Amino acid sequence: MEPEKVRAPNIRDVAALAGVSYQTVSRVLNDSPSIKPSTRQRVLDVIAEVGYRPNQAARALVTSRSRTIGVLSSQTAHYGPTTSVNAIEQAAREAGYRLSITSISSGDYASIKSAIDYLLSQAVEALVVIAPQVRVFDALADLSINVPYVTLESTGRDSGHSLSVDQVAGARLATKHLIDLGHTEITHISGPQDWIEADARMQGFLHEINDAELRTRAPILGDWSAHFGYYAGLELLRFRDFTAVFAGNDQMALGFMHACRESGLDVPGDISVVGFDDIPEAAHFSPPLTTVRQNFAEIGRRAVELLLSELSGGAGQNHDQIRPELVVRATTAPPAW
Amino acid sequence: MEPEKVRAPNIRDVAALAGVSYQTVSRVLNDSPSIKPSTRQRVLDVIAEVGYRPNQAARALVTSRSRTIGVLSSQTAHYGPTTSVNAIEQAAREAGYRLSITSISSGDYASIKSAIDYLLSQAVEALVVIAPQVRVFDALADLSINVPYVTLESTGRDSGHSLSVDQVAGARLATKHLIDLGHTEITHISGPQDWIEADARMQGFLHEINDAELRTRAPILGDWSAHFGYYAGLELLRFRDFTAVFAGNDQMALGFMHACRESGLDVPGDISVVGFDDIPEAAHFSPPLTTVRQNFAEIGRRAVELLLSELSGGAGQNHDQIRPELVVRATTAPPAW
DNA sequence: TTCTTGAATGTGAACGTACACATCGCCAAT
DNA sequence: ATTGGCGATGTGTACGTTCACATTCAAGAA
Repeated sequence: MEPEKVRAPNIRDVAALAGVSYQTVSRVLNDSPSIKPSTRQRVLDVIAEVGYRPNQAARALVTSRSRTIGVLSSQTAHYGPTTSVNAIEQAAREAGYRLSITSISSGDYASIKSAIDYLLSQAVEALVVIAPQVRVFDALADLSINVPYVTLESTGRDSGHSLSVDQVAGARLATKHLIDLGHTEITHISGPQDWIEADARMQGFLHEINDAELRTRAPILGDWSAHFGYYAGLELLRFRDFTAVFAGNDQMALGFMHACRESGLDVPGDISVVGFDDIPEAAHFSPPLTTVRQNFAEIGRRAVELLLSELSGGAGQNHDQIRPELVVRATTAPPAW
Repeated sequence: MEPEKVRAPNIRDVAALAGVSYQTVSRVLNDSPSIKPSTRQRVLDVIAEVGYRPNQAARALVTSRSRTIGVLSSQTAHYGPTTSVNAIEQAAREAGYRLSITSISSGDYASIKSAIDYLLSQAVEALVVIAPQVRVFDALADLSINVPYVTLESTGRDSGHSLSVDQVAGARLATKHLIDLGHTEITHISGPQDWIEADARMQGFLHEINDAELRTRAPILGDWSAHFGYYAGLELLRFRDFTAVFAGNDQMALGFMHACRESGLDVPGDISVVGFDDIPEAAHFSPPLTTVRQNFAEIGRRAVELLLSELSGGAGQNHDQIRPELVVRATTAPPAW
């Protein structure tokens, strides 16, 4: 008298109860046209009654279609990636697809390969990679990926699979804004060197500085966090050989402004600050932050759109970069001297 | 001469190339003990050579184990849920599990049911629900879920499946801090009414107010955003019948402080503010925000731990709530009068 | 009537894997 | 020489579904 673990009902159970063949049930499940309405209803009733749920594994096995898009992300709670993932999820869901998400903690080759292997072994039909570290991107090229894929936030590394807001243009926008205000001594607090986006922003910054025939100190390499911005600011302000700062993201800008405040410096009176991303909180910083807005949701949507069109045999020519937008608020002003 | 879509290699292809039976390959894949090292190596070599990847669908079909944990989340880019999901992902990965994530945009019964159905049809072995709206929780009770599951951020709705930081205690901590400083007129800006956590925080606030025999106006119902905090603040400050504000989260606190600044009010000189969550940015707000820290990562880890122990037949008695912690920074001070 | 047609339904595979159960050597003990 | 045992490997089958093809049946055309 053991408890006898009840097996979940399968298509044959349903068929037997409805008095039809399993194939008929399959047809009902797949909305086949030639099914008598009364039969369909009977099957549907039985399905509801016994709580039958089609087994995706079996379905995927025979069709080799999983209706799943794989997402590989680096493990972060950052606003940008998170927003993109949400947009991807929604766009995918609307197209009848779901997401299988896995992330990598370290950026080493083995863990990237293992993550990709996992996703592909899930028979995902397409892949979105939101892992903007250089190493990830390189590893990707090594692996033979036989499904459509797109990498997000990988400006400039376009091998026909990249989709991103133009980081270089964004950085130039921010830098030019400061230059136009009259600043000549501008410092850049960058993101981590191995992040593609961080590098692109730095390049944009340096290009713009160069075009204006200005000079700048070597950018500080940060880690995107407000904490870093704060401590870097404390350090930087001991010398104060600049009148403006372009931070690689809004969080570092926030931390930097905190350091300014503590050093008795006024933003934008003494120092101008520009961020990057335009997180929702940026408008409420003290003072509200001038920053570069990128539309993360749009990126996510476009990624799915691109992938889906490739899946249905389309060319998938959609690689134009999305333009970022400068949002001028209250942290920038002409230099004091 | 059509391009002839190449089929991915399967276990039999590998076996043939390695000169062994498919079962031997299977044994290599599953780390079976009795395999001659030389054979194992030969198989491994072939696997690497042809780029063989085990088909998860087939594997799941025959074992009825997917090694996947399903995650149902409401679509948000909030710091808390995101952090928890990351922790879940990591803990799951370390235990050899992966995540299948789906989210619900609207909170209606049909979309919840569809999301759950999807996850269960993926044969997920366990379920984590991070959808703190009341409706989701109710819908869950209706559905027959035959796998271990746990709901996060659902204080007080414990039906043996809930895991959360004690929101009531957190809110009391925040409120008591303000009362201890001498404030008697405290206003609460709450999260959306149908969020379980928002309600719990409000209850904690009201209990503490009551215990101190104070009075308070009806809490404002917000939407968690800094924008809301700002506009609510503008409105609230027209009357200024309070000396302290307890905001339902850090973002609303930030927005409120923005409104204070614009109204020429000093925080904490004129008005004290306490937030909730302790997002990483809170320490760098202007001034740094006094808030209640909850350990979202811990929640995620514990969820996986709980689920895994249930899966391996354990009792899974792990429902003690996690204590939140008050972090006093610079937005609170005794009332001016 | 008989044949044709098409709608509605049924039957036999196949997908790729793991489990249960053989089978095959080979060595040590008898 | 025979037996027993065990390490190493092979064979049959099942998992739940869909696809390709077959069959049934009723209605209309000849």
